[in-house]
Amino acid sequence: MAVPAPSRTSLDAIVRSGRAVLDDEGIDALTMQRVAAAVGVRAPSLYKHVRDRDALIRLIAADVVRDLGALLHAAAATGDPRTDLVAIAHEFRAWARAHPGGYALLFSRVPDAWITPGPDADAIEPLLRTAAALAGPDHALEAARTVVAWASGFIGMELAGAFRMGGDVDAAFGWGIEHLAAAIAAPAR
Amino acid sequence: MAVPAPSRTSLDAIVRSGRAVLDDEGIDALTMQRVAAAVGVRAPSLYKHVRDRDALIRLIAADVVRDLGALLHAAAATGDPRTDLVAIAHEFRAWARAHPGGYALLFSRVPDAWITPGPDADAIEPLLRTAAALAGPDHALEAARTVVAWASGFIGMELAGAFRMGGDVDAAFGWGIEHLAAAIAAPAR
DNA sequence: ACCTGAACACCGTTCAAGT
DNA sequence: ACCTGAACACCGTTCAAGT
Repeated sequence: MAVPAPSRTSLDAIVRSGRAVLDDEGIDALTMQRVAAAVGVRAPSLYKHVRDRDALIRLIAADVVRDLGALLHAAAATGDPRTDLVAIAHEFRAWARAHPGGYALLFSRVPDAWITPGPDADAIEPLLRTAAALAGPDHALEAARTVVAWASGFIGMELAGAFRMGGDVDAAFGWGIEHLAAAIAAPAR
Repeated sequence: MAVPAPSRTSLDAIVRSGRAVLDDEGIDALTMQRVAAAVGVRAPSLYKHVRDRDALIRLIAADVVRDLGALLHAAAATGDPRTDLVAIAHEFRAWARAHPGGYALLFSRVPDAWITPGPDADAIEPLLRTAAALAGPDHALEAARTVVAWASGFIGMELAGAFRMGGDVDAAFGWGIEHLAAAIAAPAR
């Protein structure tokens, strides 16, 4: 009876529901109507909480980066850079396979949260630290970019079904990260 | 006066126009109406030549793979596997930057033409050959997958604007391919 | 102050009707 | 035998009107 119309939903609920729809049904199913229905409201009401569909996707992406960052921090635990690098890569792949919808957002829209530090954010800090330990401070950025590029390319191809020439995909991932770890720790020749 | 209604367009013209729209204006501009207009016809007429929009995109993707394959074959010319591998990678990146719309199709829809051999197709044959020469026949597939994963990830991130921590992106690409070439030619440790 | 139905501009796709 | 306008089902988004 106090305020005229208390919110029947919230930005938090919208982002959470949107992320669930994305991971369960894919990006094409992430419509304003679908999200609105998931939070018990009509599509136009979402615009009271979010600028437009693109802004909603960015909010979901930031949420995804936050979770992934916490995971990668936890994965780099031993202090041995080579062990940590391999662990980060495997953890990243396992997470991507479990959340393909959210994963696709990481490299299509490139959320600002990738870089902007935050509470437990700065998702790639463990990777930069590990890469610096292996390649030396002068080549930390190149080394980290090489690993991220390889991992994102591998996982992207895997999720797109691009590995159709047979062979053991798990083994190929292991082969790749082992050789990469060795490569960035050594001069080019 | 002979046949009732001779075709005012053709599958070839549709694919060619569609590809031009894709490279010039991006995937979102690749609508049936836009392609129809480019070819001088109304949208419903396209369905006489192509099953639906998805089929048109696949046809464009196959066309893209054919061109790229010819390019990569020409790039692997010296016979020295290490030189050829580096040349293939740089040629691939240059082509991707010139045709970002077509490039995105290579790893999102994964055209069958990637594998299916054809006239001058089998676009990745030069890479497989070079990788086999460097890594040995037992690890040719893993090595080729490692290089493709890295290159596609790097280029994907570059085109998405993901490299925002400074540094020389050209240098990072060169650093990466040199270290990769060394890595796949050596045992993991 | 938030929610809603109605409306608008846009898609992809189908289909009966033209020639 | 191909092309077309009209129609349908769907989007995202805006807005005046409700409470």
